[in-house]
Order: sequence, then structure tokens, then C-alpha cells
Amino acid sequence: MPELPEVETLCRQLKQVILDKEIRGIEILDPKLTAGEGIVGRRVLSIARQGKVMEIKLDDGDGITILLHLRLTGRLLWQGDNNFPFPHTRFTISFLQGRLDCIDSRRFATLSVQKTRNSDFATSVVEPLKDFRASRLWEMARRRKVPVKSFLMDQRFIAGIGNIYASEILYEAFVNPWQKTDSLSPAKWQKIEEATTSILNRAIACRGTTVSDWRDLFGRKGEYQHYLKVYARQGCPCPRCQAAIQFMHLSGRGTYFCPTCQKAD
DNA sequence: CCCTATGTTCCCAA
DNA sequence: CTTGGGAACATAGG
Repeated sequence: MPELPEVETLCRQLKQVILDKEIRGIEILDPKLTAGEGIVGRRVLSIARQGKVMEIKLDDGDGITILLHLRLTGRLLWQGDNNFPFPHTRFTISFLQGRLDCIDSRRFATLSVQKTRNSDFATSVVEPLKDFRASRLWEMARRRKVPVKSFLMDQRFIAGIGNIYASEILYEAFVNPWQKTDSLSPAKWQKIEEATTSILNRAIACRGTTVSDWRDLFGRKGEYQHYLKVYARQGCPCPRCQAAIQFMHLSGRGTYFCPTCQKAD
């Protein structure tokens, strides 16, 4: 469910409620999850995101970091009034001011606690809103023969783009999802760079895309679903040329595109 | 009962 | 080594 804009939304909202607050307790309700040692009594130093991974840094000399990946159906919900936990609540972290619940029907979400790493080593993984440059994409992709949609969604190369935004980005950039990365022109990479930046920023401003499960930290739906141009719109007219949006599988994932606007080079 | 699903990882075959 | 396909994980909803 959560891709980069959704995780970014949660990070920003979490800062409003738990930054500098002390953890009073943790309760693990799903036996699949084991982490959680040593966080009680610590204070939240910072909340950040790397791709779809949330990093909550806690203070102390040997600072530790909570790492959370929500996978497909994970949610975070702030319960300011100590309400009863929702069904499928997998763990809760309590503060004096309220409780942070992780709800996850399919139980794919992962939680871990690690010693805080000193600084980010120069990674080769691109963060779309930081160092996303067409030249860099070209450099990574020029010797590969994967479909460009698979490349955009490959977290080893680019952090945070999932199935919804990959379809939207390629539509916006006039790129065919099946086109192999080694055959994309620099001009197309430039289009991809621009589309990615504008779409992800707008989706963040909309607090994410709610097509089924997604809710923000306070239980509200996002708004970007109103701006989707191809995702989940098979048969609808293309906003640019009126051709029917098509749906096909690519590497096992539903892929939406305009057969007219997104022809391969 | 059938199919689908916003993610990731692993196994296997070409 | 690269790439693609399929299954697995576990569950809800149409």
C-alpha cells in the first residue's frame, strides 16, 4: 500500500506527534514480529525515510533506530485518546500523549531495531526527491535490458517507487512500460525525471493515494486518487488522446498505460 | 469457489 | 551473470 509519498506523509505527521517524546511502552501483538528490545524510556530524536523504510532514531549514547517497512497493507495510526486497538493491530508503541498502532491485515510489515548507523555511506540507491537525475538514471540503466517499469520499481536502484506511481510516471513521460532501459533516449530519461519529481511531490501534497486501504496517521484518506490518469482506469479514455487505457501484466504486476501515447521508441 | 491486491524475496529456467 | 516467471508470505474483498 504505501509507496514513497505515503511513507513521507506518515513521517511528516509523526513529527507532529512523537518528536522529542519518550517511549513509555511497546506491545507486540503479532508473534511474527520479534523486535522491540530496549526502546522503552528512550526519546524520539528524528523521523526519516529511505525509500519505503521509516527510520525512527532514538537518543542515548549508543543510539538505536526503529526500522519499519509497511509492505502491502501495513498502516500506522495515532490513537490520541487511547482508543481500543483496531482489528489486525500488530504492535503498539505508547507515549504519554497517545499511542502509535501498526495495523496490518496481511502481516507482511516488518519491524526491527538496530544500532544507529553513523552517517549514510555513499549508496548507489537513488532517492527520487534528492538525487534523481536523468544522467544518473541513464548511467545505471544503459547496460540493462529490463523493462523500464521494472527498473523504476527496483528498490536496489531507486528507492520508493511502487506500482501505482510507476504507471503514472511512465504515462506522464510518454514512455512505454515494456521498453528496455538500454534503448531509452536521454530525452526520455529527462521526461522520466521530470514526471517523477512532479508526481511524487504532488502526491505528497495530497497525503498519498487511497484506492483501497491507505489511510494517513490520523485515519484520513489521501487525495491523489483524484489525479490518477491511468492506474486502475482500464477502459477509460486517455486524458490526452481519448484512446482506451489498457491493462496488462508486466512482471506479475498490473500495468496501466495508453497504447497511443506510450509507444516504444 | 474464483480472482484480485499499493511489496519483497526466493527458486528455477532460459 | 542477466532476465523473466512463478510461488510464497497471509488476508480481505469483490
